[in-house]
Amino acid sequence: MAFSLYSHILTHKSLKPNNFTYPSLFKACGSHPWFDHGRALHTHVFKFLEPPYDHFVQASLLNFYSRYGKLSLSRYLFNQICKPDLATWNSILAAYARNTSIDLSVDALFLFNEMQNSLIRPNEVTIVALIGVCADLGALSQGTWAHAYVLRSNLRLNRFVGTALIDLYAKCGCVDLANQVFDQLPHKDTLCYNAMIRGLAIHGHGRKAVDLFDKMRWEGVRPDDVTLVVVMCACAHVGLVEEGLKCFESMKEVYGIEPKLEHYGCLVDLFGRAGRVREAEEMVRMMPMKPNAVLWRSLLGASRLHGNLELGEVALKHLIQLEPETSGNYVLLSNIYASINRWDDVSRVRKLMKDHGVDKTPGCSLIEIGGAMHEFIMGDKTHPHSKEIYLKLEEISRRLHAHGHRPRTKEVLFDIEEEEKEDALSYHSERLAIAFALIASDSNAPIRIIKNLRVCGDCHVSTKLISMIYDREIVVRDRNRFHHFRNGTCSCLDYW
DNA sequence: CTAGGGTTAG
Repeated sequence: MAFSLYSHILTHKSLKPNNFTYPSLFKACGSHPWFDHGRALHTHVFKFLEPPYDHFVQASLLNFYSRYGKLSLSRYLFNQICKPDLATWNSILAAYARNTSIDLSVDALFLFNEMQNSLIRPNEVTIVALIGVCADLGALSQGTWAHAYVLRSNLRLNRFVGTALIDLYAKCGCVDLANQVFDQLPHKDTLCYNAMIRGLAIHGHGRKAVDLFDKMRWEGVRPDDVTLVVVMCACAHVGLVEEGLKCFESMKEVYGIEPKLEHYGCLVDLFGRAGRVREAEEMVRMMPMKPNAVLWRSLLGASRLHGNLELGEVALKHLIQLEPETSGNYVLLSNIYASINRWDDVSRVRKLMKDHGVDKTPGCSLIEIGGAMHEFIMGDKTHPHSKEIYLKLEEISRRLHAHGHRPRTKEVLFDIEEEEKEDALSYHSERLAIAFALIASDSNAPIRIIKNLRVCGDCHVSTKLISMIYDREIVVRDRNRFHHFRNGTCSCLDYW
């Protein structure tokens, strides 16, 4: 291995490594088994190089740690650089972009702001990181600003920037814009297609996704394992079972791609969503690797969708083993019990949660109004316009009621009075965000919301009605996909 | 020209 040769050189006394040896070594240590080597290398840097360290070396060091998820260490090292240059700025921003947490993404935006204050001019690499952060946040106007910056500053709209933009627009609910960028790219590689196919998938355009997959091969762009994942995911979300199966079966022979856990996961989801629960279960038993939490959760989702209790119970049993602290799993099964009035079982699941010390993750919705992001936590009253928002919520509830909507209180986990349950539902974070948007944005532009959890059954029904009553398009990004509410219907066709 | 950059089942 080239690596051991390098370590040999490093330990050789007569060969003193210089600023150019280290970065390539850190890069080589950036994947799986070589974390310890990279750490050892870091110690070498201290021994052999005199501070101040070269930026080239610093950047590669930041990068190395962030690839192993050690963001705070990267940040610590970054803070010690007194005058960061373009490379070090890009490295730290890329480190933040690798992380999807909301708080860290917000930190990244502040960091970018700081970079601009330091008068270092961003290049394509900076913008790619920035766009990635915006995509995670669903910060459409910040992302659009970044796009405009590329055009204004004569940066190249290369395939890196292009892919990031496609992903941004798709994750902000604007598939058409994603498509426009996609069409403008002169040289599209596999990743460009993957991002676009995935974008179509999360918006429920399964047929278009499959067509694009066909076009991709027609254009001679080679599909990879990710392509197959996103195409099968697109099929699963619109019930194109045969198409999805065909993809899976052709993977190995036609494309020479060995199916991984994700592909089996897609297959299970494909069957599960379509109500072919038997086949889904059989697949779990037959597959050559051990099913993980994502896969069991997809089965749990299928059992909710099709009311298959036994399957749900089996799935939760496995989920408790694999991730005992994820509240969503318990809530999902509890809701299935509640929907068929098995209250004893509901309390049993609640007790299970207590035993494992699990609290329900609070729902959180983000919405962008006038270029600023607003965050709402379920039931929170900390927003400066809280008073108006709650007045609006009352109005919404009244109008929903007038349209015959009765809150589906069965899905409320807690053992509380019926009236309080209704409140709990109408204070779900996306409802707060919708109320605020109805007050604060006077245009007819769609209301775009980013949620940390899945939409609950009651919110799904109510939001459909709200879109009709207020004649407003509402676009909600779920934990895994989009819902376009319009005129009382949802683009997911209630199949989520 | 050169470090740093894009997609991934629920």
